[in-house]
Amino acid sequence: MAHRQAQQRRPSIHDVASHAGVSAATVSKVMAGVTTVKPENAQRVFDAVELLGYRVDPLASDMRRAKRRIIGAIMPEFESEFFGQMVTQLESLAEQRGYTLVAASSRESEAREKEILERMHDWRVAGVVLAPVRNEHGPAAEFMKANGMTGVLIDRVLSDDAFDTVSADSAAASAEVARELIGKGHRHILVVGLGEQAATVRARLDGFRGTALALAPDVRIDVVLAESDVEPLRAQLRDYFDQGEGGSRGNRPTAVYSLFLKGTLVALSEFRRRGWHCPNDISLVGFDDAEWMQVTWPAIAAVVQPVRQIAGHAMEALFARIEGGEGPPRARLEPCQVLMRESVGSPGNGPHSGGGNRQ
Amino acid sequence: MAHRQAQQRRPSIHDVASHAGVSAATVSKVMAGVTTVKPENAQRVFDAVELLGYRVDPLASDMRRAKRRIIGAIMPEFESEFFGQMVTQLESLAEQRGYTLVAASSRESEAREKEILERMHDWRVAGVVLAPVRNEHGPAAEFMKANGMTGVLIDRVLSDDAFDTVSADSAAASAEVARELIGKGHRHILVVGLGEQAATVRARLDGFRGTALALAPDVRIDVVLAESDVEPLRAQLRDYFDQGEGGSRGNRPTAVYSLFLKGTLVALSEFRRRGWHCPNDISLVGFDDAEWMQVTWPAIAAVVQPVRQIAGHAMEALFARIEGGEGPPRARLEPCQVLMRESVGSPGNGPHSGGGNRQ
DNA sequence: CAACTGCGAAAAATCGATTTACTCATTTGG
DNA sequence: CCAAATGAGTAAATCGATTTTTCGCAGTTG
Repeated sequence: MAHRQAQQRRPSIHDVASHAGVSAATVSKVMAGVTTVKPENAQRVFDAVELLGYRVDPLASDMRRAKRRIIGAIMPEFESEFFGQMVTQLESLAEQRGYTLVAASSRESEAREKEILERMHDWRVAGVVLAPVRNEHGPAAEFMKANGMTGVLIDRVLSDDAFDTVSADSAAASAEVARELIGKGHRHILVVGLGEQAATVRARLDGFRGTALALAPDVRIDVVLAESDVEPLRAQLRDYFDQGEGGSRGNRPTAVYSLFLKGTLVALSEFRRRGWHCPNDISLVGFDDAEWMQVTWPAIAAVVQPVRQIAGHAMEALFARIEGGEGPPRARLEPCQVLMRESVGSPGNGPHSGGGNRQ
Repeated sequence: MAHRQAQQRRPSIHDVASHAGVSAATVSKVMAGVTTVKPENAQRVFDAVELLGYRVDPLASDMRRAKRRIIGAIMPEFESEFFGQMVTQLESLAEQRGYTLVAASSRESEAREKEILERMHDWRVAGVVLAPVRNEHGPAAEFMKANGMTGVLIDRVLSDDAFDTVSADSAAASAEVARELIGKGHRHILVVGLGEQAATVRARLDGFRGTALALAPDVRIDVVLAESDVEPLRAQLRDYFDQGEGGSRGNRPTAVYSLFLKGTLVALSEFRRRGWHCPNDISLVGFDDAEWMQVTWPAIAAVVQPVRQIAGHAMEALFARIEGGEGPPRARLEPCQVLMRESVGSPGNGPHSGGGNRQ
């Protein structure tokens, strides 16, 4: 029988102890790297561990501790590159510190968000990284506060009086977008956004409007916002271009700034429907970058969020709190990068070829 | 003091027991829904649970069981829509059965894949859903086999002699793509793919080639494959179009079929570089759909994988095994949907406007 | 030489549940 | 009417570690 039989139950610390001729407590100390063990005994433990293929059971190990080495991560969704990268990063960072990451998707629902949090509280996780659906004032953060959980809020948050927050510097990025668009001569710009209640929407809108108005007081900024769902936004956008403000030919905005990825998709889809091309008929910039944006024609200009920095600082802050760090909560803003690609041009530069509703 | 103090440790089963005036064993039975408890006692337990806000600690609960109510999921990456949706689905299905899903990304590395599996084995997970980096013969599946773990393999697998497998019916979908392209008159087609070792590449390629040759024996099918990394594929594709076979004007393929999402992106990016437009200069179909593909111009034709079906049947098979289901492993193939969009046209229909290397 | 100090390791308690074995009652059967 | 069977519940063992307490023994000190 050359290789070890696998079907039996795994060796426990007691199996190792009896093989090594020491007590379980000694094995535990050796595994934990305590130095007060006689070298000879330590060696015998190592040998037994090797022989039996012993590995500590994290579940049993965590049982006796106050804080368990589990981190919870709650994201609004897993389908986008942004949150996908975020989970990848968080998992990697948790693993580096010997923690296990349990990730769950709230699927853009605050009710589910709270349920997940309750389950994570049941697991007595050491900490939670919460990317709330709306903002820092939801029931989930409330629950964490009420139950004395330690956590960090990321992405759609500004600052909080109970938890550290880490998010992209939406305002600064939006200001730069404004500078770019105004600089290219745009004086009528539509801002579209999804998630009216999201903390960052306000920041992005204000950052954009403030800078745009400062640079060009005569600029006209229209706003189309919708709460969470995509379909209402699609309808609103259609209406906007059909009727009044955005509709009539010469009175149409020359650029669109979308505050969220989904908004960018909706805008593009609406342009398609109308036969408008970027950047000749209209310019487009979106918050949130995606891999496909640089291979399409035109390539879509986008604000790139610093995922690694956000994840890194979130975990840093979280572990500092887990290890007992005191002090008032800190709100961190990470700088974004604005990639101006082909979807942005100067107004009136193109033939305004489309324009009709191609129904 | 209106609301319960939160900073103290959570109530244990013993706290509930003493409040209800029964033993911990009785509480355990009530929580488990055992009927042999006197209704009066059951009620007192319920009241105490309500009063104290007691919830079972899943960690402690799992300790005493042989199989723990944890499912592990290992995906090659989290950044794509496909695996994002997959994790969302798996999490939801696990939760429905009262299990917790622990997801980890192998980041396209077989070494990491095995490390993750070792850690999941440490957790003594009840089962694993593994989407291997290459195919069913990697070290990860080997490890699962050697340690008697129960699991299901999905996506980049065909069939296995130890585990159930669930994947998209790549061959059938590729055959349909072939029918469409041949039907539109294409007789020179380039197939590009990433992940030379992936089980599904062979199936997709064979499915495509078989049907194409059957329908049009004179068809010319070129193949450009690269192992895992994107950059080599980009270079190979550039060479292909520069030199020999794909290079000269009249001798260029009229359609490209990409076997993987990344390949579709690389192809698009190469078309960009050369100034070729779809479908006039060249047609494009990709395996794997993405949200952006229907809003770009042209919309990109794609094979849609049935994520929900794959996830659903994978979990079904997994839980059947967890609950002791016997029988030979089963290989399931889920039918895909082929969405022919604007990126596919008939050859020679367009002006072949581009063609130069626009360096 | 008794008392003291300390080191290293073993024994025992603990974490929070589940499960087994066992104890009383109360019923049922012969 | 007594024995066997059933019902309802509890004490204790268990899961696999960690942590605290206790203990034995060697070497110092007064």
